[in-house]
Amino acid sequence: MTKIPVPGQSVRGSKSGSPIMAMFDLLGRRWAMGVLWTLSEQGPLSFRGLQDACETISPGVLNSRIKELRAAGFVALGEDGYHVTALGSDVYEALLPLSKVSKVWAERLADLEKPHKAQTG
Amino acid sequence: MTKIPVPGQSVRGSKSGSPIMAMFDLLGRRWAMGVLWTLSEQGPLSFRGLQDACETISPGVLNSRIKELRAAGFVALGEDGYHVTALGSDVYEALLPLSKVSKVWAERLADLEKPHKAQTG
DNA sequence: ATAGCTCGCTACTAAATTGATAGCACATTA
DNA sequence: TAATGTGCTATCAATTTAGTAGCGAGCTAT
Repeated sequence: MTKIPVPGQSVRGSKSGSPIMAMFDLLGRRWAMGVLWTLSEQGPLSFRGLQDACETISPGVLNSRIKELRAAGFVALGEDGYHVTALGSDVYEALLPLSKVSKVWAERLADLEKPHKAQTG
Repeated sequence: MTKIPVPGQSVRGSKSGSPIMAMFDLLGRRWAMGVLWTLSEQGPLSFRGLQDACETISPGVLNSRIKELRAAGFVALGEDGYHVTALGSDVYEALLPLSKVSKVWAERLADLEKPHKAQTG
């Protein structure tokens, strides 16, 4: 299996394994944030339920991301399926500002697209 | 070149292109957050300066990430090199809580490693 | 003007990751 | 017994990333 980034050990962007770079290494993989987000908002979910909720994720990738998120302690498997841990919930909440910015971003792009004539400066 | 995710268009995790999923698609690529982070903290930087600051990124990947971040409007190239835009700075600030959590995460892991005898619980 | 520097960036190949699909072993239910 | 649902694994193609070399332009010193 692929190496799971851990703070304190060499990760992408930091040989000394700075926490934020380890976090980026972990979350900067396809679907990682999407899985955590989806599970936080819609969990607990079964493997297949999570797969469906993600719309287009393949089981192999989902399995990899789950393993990594579990190893990191962000996600756990309980009686009623996968769910985020307390720490995982903290990560989710840390992503909320990003959601806010993403909306600003979307609006800005929409503004650039709509008025093909003039522009507010 | 690889497709650049845009809110409103089909992206990983959302066929309708929800802003947060578009953001995850954009930032959930190898080095994307690391590049934005490094540039925010140490910028403006030249291409090679940014490459050095990232420690181990290859020019091909850096070039891809820069293209994507520029297309998204998070990064721009000025007289004195690459720098984050106002929007890019917003994204950076939205990542700050993640940095905080990453430290908690690192501490938790350190606590689990250190005491090989007993454990508080 | 020719050598040496840095600049942004491209080309090329190999390795790793991701995507897509099929299906396994187990448990539950009917 | 058969059908369904569970968490996954296997396989293979497609895409992405890594690693390294180097281009063409510009600037500087000789």
